[in-house]
Amino acid sequence: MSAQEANDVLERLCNLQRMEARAFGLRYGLQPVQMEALTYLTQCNRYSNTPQAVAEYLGLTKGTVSQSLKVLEQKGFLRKQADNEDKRIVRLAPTTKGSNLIKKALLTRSLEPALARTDSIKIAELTSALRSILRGMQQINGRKAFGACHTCRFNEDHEKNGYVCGLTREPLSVQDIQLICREHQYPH
Amino acid sequence: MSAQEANDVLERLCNLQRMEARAFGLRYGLQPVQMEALTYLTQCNRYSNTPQAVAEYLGLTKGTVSQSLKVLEQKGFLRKQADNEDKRIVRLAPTTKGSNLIKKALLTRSLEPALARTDSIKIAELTSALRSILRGMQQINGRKAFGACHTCRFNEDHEKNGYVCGLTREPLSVQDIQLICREHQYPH
DNA sequence: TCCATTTAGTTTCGACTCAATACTAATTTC
DNA sequence: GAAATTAGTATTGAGTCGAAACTAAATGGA
Repeated sequence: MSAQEANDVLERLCNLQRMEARAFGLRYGLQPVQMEALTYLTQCNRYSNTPQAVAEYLGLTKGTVSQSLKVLEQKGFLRKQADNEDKRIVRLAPTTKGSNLIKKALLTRSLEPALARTDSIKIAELTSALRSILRGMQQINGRKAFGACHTCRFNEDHEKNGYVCGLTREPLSVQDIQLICREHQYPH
Repeated sequence: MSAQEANDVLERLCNLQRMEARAFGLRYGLQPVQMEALTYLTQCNRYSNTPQAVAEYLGLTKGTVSQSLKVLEQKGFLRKQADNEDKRIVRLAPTTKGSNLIKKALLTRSLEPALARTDSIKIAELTSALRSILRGMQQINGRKAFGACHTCRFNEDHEKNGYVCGLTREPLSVQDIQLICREHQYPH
């Protein structure tokens, strides 16, 4: 069992995912990149819902992303709102229409049901292996990991007092720590 | 450990892969889709090296793929050759320049080194979990898996007489069964 | 046998993505 | 308080993509 083998299967899985996402988006008049941006926005936390963060997550320039977001807004999938503290910053929030679309897309994709029929021990192994690979990739290429807070080295578990982000010192709820954060870093 | 969790990590990993592939390709004047096509062509077997197969693998229309292949040929990364038996069919073979580029790309990507530093037991678990998920996805969405012959239900192990493809009845070498085939189906 | 159908591939066209560049406006720095 | 930085937008040109129309070779009946 070689690394090449794992690489190939992973590659193929990614391709299938992309094909399905494309096909689904087309049915609703959305381009693949727009689906990806909207998916991200339904899963990211309140530090990470800006055009800049979307651009970093997708690995595209902010100019490019700006256009995709404009389309999503025009079609009623998300709302833009100026930040109260820093007026340069635009906050992006999916509308009900937008988040419903993504929910449906995730259910329609075959990855979800395929995972559902895999036993949970295997999924646990899989997730842990993938996470360690992701950590490795992050170290090697220096890019951000965009993980959820509960796997982040800055996240502090204050037991019955809840969670706190070590970067912003803000308290985080149980729901919060499941969301994707642009400041995410895996523990060393 | 939820399926959602595994889904997210997988999603992120795919995104990182794509970002790196894009960045690498750009340095050599190739578009992401061209890199993907060329990668496929260095890894597929002799039943699967046609424009149609590339289109199926990438989930694009043959017209679209035809253009990408034209560019790859013009830039000297692959050669086209008419099939001897069926003159409609075009056989695609990466040139030395082409396969060297892909070799370099795979090494440059961070997935490869990240896999290298993961212990082999974990990789074995990972591969087996991914494969079972892929099998599930294949059943659900009906798309082709494009796996390597040695994981295919048509592949027959004739022990010291080598391998035989149950579809074409052709003998296959040890190298052959590592390649990606468009007819691939996982065992039930 | 021969004509219709199917299959593999190409070409063309219009809608769209994307990076690069230049731009505005708000914030930070010193 | 001016210069530099940061967040975001607009424009442009190269390139992708799907749809549709096309060519050419193979297949399949009657």
